[in-house]
Amino acid sequence: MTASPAPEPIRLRRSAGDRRAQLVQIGLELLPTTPVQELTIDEVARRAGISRSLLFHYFATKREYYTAVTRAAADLLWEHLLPRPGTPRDELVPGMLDRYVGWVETFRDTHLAFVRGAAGGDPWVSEVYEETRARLVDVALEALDLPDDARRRQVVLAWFAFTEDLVGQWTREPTMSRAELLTLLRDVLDRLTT
Amino acid sequence: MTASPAPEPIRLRRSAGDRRAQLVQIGLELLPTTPVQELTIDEVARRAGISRSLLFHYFATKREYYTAVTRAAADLLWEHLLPRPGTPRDELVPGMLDRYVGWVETFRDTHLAFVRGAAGGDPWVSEVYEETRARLVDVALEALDLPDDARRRQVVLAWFAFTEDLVGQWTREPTMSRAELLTLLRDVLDRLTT
DNA sequence: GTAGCTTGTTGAGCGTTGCTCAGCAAGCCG
DNA sequence: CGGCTTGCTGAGCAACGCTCAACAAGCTAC
Repeated sequence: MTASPAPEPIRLRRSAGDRRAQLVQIGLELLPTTPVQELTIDEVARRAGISRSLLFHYFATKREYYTAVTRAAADLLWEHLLPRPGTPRDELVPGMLDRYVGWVETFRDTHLAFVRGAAGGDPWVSEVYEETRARLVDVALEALDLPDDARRRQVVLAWFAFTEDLVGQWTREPTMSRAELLTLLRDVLDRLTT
Repeated sequence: MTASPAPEPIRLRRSAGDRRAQLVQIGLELLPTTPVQELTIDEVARRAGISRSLLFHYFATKREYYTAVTRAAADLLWEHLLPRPGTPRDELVPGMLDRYVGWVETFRDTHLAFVRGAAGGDPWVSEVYEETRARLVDVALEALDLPDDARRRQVVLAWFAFTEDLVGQWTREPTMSRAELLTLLRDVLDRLTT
């Protein structure tokens, strides 16, 4: 009975770059349903149609893998928030804020998973998150034409936490109009930085 | 060579309540060094001088265990923050804020571990955290004599996030005096609630 | 075409960890 | 002393992260 060989998908040999990208992509897709650190190698390998061992060929350790996934998520956010060059100065921050709210509205689960994983224990993941926050402070202070001292940075970072929390809650239960939300956030930032 | 029996600590039989309390206490002690979810049953059992199996006698699952640990941490914070009865109304919030900063100053690592574990993925742990935040909003709104509507609750919760983040950063690198910090936090809350 | 090299890929297997289960034994009561 | 409750243990299973030796796909050289 060797008649009909099982219709297995033809084994595909991919380039290193392709495979890596595919694995990270799978991680991103799994992100909204599973905390990053709880991704199992088995599950990811199964979805990619490869053996567990191969994943360890590309990522020496599980942590290295989900750090890469987190970094990919951070990069997506970063690219979406960055203002297009040529934007007038006083539109920079409002624009980023508006795009941030849009991002959370669209990718709520993924974004929450990103933030949670980042805030959660793992130092490697936190580092990616902190790095992104730091870059955002750079852009914000530059856009607002404010001097860059330690105290102001702390306050702006804390305002990020405020924004993240409020926008997160607001997408779950909108207690005000979108415009009101944006204005409120904007006002708080103004008060804090002047 | 059965001469000198090893000086094992005499096996001790404890009451159910004692044992439970001891295990939670060990969890609290481990909290600052290890994210809650990464506590290993082996380690906890070893420290308690009991077998792995016994831990599962008291906590059906690992998650149940570290949720209990988290709840214990939350209760400690809660008791420390609660104002003593008889405090004049306009001292309530400033007092809680002052005690909160003191708490973070004293138990920085444990508190950060608590917040991180809480913000991080696990729904059971998050629930404990959210519950505590909700109770704190109740107290704050009551103390400030403000009506309790959904929008205000969201803003106050977001202000918690702001406070948590800023105080956390400040204990790491004090960019202003303690008094300035308290005034800043107080002012932001005032602006947000009026 | 085939020999040989590079490198994507796999299967078997090891150690740790969460969790189960049958049964031992400490202390109390009759 | 016999029996009961219940704190407690050891052996062992399944899942998961990770290792390692070896296979095989696809390219180049002759």
